[in-house]
Amino acid sequence: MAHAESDIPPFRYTSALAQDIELRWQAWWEQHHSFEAPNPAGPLADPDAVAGMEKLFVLDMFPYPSGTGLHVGHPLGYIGTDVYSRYKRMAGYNVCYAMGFDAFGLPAEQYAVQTGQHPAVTTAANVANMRRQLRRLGLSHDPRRSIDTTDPGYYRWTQWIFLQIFNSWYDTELPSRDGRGLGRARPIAELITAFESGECPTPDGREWAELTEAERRAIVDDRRLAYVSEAPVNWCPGLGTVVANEEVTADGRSDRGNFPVFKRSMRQWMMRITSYADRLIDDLDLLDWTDAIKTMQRNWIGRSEGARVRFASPAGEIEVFTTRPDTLFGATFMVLAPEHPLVAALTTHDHAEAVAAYRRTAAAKKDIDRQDLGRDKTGVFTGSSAINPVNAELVPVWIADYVLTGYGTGAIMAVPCGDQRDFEFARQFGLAIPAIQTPPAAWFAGRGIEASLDTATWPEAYVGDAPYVNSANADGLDLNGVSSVAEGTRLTNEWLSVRSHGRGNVNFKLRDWLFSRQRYWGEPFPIVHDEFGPVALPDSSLPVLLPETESFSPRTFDPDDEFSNPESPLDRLDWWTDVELDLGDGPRRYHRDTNVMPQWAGSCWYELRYLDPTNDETFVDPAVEQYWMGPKGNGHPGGVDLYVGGVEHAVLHLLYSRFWHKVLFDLGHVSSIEPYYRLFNQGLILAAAFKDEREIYVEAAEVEERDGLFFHHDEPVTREWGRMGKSLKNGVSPDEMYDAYGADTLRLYEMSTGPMDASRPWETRDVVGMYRFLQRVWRNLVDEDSGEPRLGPPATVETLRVLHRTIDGVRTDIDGLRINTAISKLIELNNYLTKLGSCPCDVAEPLVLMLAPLSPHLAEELWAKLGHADSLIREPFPVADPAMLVAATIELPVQVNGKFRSRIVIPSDATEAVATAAALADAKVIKSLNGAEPKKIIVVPGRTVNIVA
RNA sequence: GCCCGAGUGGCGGAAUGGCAGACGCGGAGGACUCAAAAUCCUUUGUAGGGAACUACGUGUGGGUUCGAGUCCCACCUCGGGCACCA
Repeated sequence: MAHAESDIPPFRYTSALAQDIELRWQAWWEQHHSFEAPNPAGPLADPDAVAGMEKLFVLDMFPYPSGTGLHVGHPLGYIGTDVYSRYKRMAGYNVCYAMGFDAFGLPAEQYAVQTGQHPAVTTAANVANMRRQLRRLGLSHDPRRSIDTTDPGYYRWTQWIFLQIFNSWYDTELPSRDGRGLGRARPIAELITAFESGECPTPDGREWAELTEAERRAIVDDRRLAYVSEAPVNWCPGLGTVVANEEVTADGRSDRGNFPVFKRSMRQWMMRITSYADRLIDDLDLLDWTDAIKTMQRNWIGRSEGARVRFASPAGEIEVFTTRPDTLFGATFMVLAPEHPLVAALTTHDHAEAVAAYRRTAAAKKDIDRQDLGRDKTGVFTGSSAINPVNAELVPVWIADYVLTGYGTGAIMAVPCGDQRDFEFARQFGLAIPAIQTPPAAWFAGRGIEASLDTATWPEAYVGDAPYVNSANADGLDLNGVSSVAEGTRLTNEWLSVRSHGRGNVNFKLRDWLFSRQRYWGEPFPIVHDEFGPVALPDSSLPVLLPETESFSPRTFDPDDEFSNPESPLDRLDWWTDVELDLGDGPRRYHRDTNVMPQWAGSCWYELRYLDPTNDETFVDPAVEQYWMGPKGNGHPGGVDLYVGGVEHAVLHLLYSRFWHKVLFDLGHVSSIEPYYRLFNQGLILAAAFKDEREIYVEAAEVEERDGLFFHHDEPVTREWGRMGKSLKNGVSPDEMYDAYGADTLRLYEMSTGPMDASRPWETRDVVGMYRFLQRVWRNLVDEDSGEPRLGPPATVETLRVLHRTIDGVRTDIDGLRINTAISKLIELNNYLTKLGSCPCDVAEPLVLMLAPLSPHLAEELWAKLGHADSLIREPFPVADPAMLVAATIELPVQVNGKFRSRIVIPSDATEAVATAAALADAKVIKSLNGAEPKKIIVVPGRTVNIVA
């Protein structure tokens, strides 16, 4: 062993040397406060330092501090943002770059239940471990700006923002603050004033002064942006808590824990995100996000324009939502969801039994079965009919489970000729299918049938623009001859509105956000209750600290006990829940709200706290927010300059966060309309996972490959690819990589394996490639025996050309976050230098500076060896000399009839005629032409010559 | 079923409509070494040929173009999201 080690030169770039370099520079950066970004105002103010620098706010989606720490899949995005931040610092920017921890949530609570340790203790330990791992990676975060959502100094402001939302209502009439339309949040006090003055009428028209305290409170609470409401929720007895719709899996079980989930109605805190539905859709246009993510958000919000139409029935009016009011004349029956409240009243005696049986069957079905594709339509007739408002015809009312309670009004008008589901339902039950549009000839031709209005010949419904027929009544509505859906809809809506049968209406798929959890490890609500309902605590009482307790887990129940009721851990703490307070009208007794907020709350505004993390006066100083996030003028919404994170947050986090930001904007607390201007979705690092014959995952690290087959302790196993993590037993810790190669190598490897937005498999054996690269760079600049710099004479013009082409390419690549190709270009430059035999003295510094964002520790060490006393983090990034980017001659490929046949070398400023002549004179071209006369010659300057013969 | 992505060597990937496979891994051969590791050099899409070279080649089939991995149409496969959304 000793002998083997002595063979390695003492100053070779080995993992041991890499460790030494990295730890030393990490300590240096910390001591010199290298990454601290000055603020223009507030506690971190340093106005002189801010002056003269452009700002840049770079943000990662912050991690949840799990007990297993980081695996190498986590830092892909972090390394990317670090490279970008370091690069921009070298370009003279003041870069705000920080990292925090999204530390509330169920896993910490459940882990704490298992280990008996308080979640605060385990969370603190996990955060400390992840901080260590991230620091070891050399990320250039401003350490002063780190936040932890479970820190009372942080969640004090989460609670404060909640109170801002609670104390607001949405005025749909007032022009928005950004001038982009109507609607804005206003202080609830202004609504009360409007009620008092009579400017705003009460719901039942009585004078405000005549109302009791209870009535007034109920009216006001009903308008708040955060409100308590009876809501259909997913009760999960196995977790002892309610889970959000978004957290329920397709098979009706909980996302975490995989327990059965039951639909129940319970009183819950809700956030009125639906008030912002229009703005959340419209303002997507202002953002630099990919179309894919924008489309996903639009689909989630699901705006559809149509009409609400009322049909008279024996049980009263039935309201339906339709996107095609223009097809009302074709509505020949109605379908209600089995759970619709009018079903009982509509059902006649002779149909009672069938309806009851159908409702039982539908209720017993899990959502997944109800949504099963391709099954036959089912349904039963209620025995009653309603009246179609446009033609007074009787339409039978059915119930069927393909109509859902949760969307629209839970009732539809069925137009079998114009909607495929209705068409199938009508065929199934022998209901009439009158035609109300004349489909175009091509539609019939495409289906191989004769054009006819006899729908018995149609294989399916016709959907789209086409002239209407049979669509007129004697009461002023006549669509016959109209041929566009838009015009038909407009005319129908107008008629419906005038005759009071309905009105044009926009419907959203988005529902209000269920905001309370019956758990322990979350932010307590800054709310107490008196006999009339919730009462906001004053700002002075914040933070409302999460009370200490031994029993911090929610009470759990038999997972199948649907009718159990949630019991929050806070419910049991009488000493905490029962309080006497003076909230302005003398001391009174109150009961604290025992819910906690969902994990989303802390992540809804963390980017704002990074900006001013130590401010005790306010959640963020307005001047600081304006500096880092303010709009850059003319249609720019403001927000984070670059936000990098996984596509799995495309909808929920990014929607909730935008909603909170918009409320804060409406209330004048922030100057930016949107929180995240540019969003970049990084890919996942996938890792091989192995299952044995019992379909159980085995430790991937223990699997051997033999001849393309895989074995775990000699048992054959099968390979699949998945996210890295505990559940697939395929995690690779960055600590292993630091030991084997060092952080610089890990950084380069993760960046080199592909573009940032692509998912790619982790291959530990490939990591060595980047290690070798750094070793070769080191060897080109440092003598491996003496450790002294080893530089050659000044570069030739040819070498300078290579250098400047590299500089140009690397700049372009990093600007576009194409870090993988930037690395390739640096490897090419280094390989070129290796062939030269030594690195010219005037190439060494630009090379080191270009490496600085990517492998910062190695670059710092080399920079010091080149004789610099200070760090290079603020050295200007090299700039390419345009004169060096053009060569005297260029090599041009020549095609004959589109096939590449030869290459010619001509002056780079050669005219087309010169290029043509050179191409025609080329021996291989002459051979390929074989005597044929060129018919046409295409010269693409600098690219190619193509001779068509 | 709908929406959004993506299909390129043994593997990860590169390529403003202009020489497909940069760069890295892996493989093969060589140098150094008693030997091995490490390091360095050469080579490596497939088929044929000693070689020059020739043919083929970016999921499939068409199309546009002087020229297509790249643009258009249809289809197939994989990944992600949504889902009887009226």
